[in-house]
Amino acid sequence: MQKKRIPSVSIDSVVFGFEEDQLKVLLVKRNIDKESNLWALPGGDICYHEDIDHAAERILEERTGVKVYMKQFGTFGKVDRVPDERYITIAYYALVKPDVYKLSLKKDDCDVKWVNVYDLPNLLYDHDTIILYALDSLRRRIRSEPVGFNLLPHHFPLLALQRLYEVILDTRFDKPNFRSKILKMKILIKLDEKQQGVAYRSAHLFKFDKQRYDALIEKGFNFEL
Amino acid sequence: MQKKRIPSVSIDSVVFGFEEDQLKVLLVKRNIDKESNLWALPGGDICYHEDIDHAAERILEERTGVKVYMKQFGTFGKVDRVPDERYITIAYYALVKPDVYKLSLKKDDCDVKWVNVYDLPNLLYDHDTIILYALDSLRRRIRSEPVGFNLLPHHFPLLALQRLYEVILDTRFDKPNFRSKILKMKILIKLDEKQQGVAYRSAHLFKFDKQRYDALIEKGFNFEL
DNA sequence: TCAAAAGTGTTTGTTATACACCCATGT
DNA sequence: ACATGGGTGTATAACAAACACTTTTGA
Repeated sequence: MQKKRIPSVSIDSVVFGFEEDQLKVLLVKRNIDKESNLWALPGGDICYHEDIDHAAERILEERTGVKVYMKQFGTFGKVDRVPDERYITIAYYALVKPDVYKLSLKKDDCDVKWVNVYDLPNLLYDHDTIILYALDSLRRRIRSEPVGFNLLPHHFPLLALQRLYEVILDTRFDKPNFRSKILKMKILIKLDEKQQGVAYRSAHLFKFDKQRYDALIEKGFNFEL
Repeated sequence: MQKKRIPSVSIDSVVFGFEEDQLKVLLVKRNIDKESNLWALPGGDICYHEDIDHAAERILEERTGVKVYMKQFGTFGKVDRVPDERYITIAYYALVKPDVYKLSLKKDDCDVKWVNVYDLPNLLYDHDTIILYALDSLRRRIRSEPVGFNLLPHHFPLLALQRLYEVILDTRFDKPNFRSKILKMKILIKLDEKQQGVAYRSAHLFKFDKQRYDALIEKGFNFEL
């Protein structure tokens, strides 16, 4: 049974993943869009009796089977963005951890792939514009809020965090400086655990301390990178 | 003749103005909403053959007769935000200069007033939430982009700029430090003109130099306050 | 002459930046 | 031994914060 949908409005999601020091985006090819055969963002419609945030999570969960960090960042409504139809789309970006990364092929009625955000193929409609806008939004947010951890495993070495910020912000950081800056914030917990199977000195693993962070925010602390 | 509208979707605008060292928001009382009699944000529907950004400008222009700086900042779509109906609204904030401020009563089929953003009355639907969200968005943007000038006259004294930032960011700045910081950016032009009719030493007036700013941006300059 | 804001300069402490350097590990 | 990243320390420059002070103007 198909539930009633809101007409003329859709949701599209830019799903970001971090793998091999690259920022990647999840693309799909729906069997429905046979004509175009272009890669597209995962998306869907909104039910009449569901909040839009819930719709965004549902659509992504139907495809990947998991719940992830999601953020609405813009709504796109140029008249000609979808040929021969009037469609407004509300866009979200999602940040997924590497363990989720692999689960992205749940349903087999569609093709799925991850691509480097800096090397996109031709995309359906205005989906390239939407991705660039998502990247811009993510860049703004990641510098003032600790959302980057949503792209890393729960336990990670400091250099992974640095590489993540470097690839998203498209810049380089000095290792000692980055290290001391992030550690001075006191929002990371150093674990006993260490890296395994690396061909060099293994690094300590850290995890993000959300409780500590929330407490610091109360006191007026400001995350800034 | 009424043009065809997109169903279930509306646009609402948070119009910010700066007057008497206060950040104010434009509220209206539409005759249509007789039942509720609550103050509300100015808003309207989207035509089938018009971009949403255009719709936002049109709706505001119909009411105030002017074009202003507008920025889309979020879309609100909780199921119960409008009783007995399903309505998603795309929200914009607008920044208007004081000369426009007075023109806000163009049409007389509605009541209009400016209220302090920090002292809001009871509002229609979720319009209070939308305003708070708009303020948050404005705060983020005004610290990293020179959009604040859209709330000031073309020619303004430095202290007006400082007061503007203080009231929006809800903080205080040290006058000499604020002054030197903004002047070091080299994005203001000092005019020969001076303040008039003040009961104290008149200040030099400045204007924002958009050309200079764009050129600096090219070179990697970053506005930050 | 006083109040109110304009406008300039200095001092101090904190951060950012750029390095140099040693450590641990697998090949 | 050496390549690779882990991890620490330091010297310098740049900047932020606090504040003292003089100037101008109308009432």
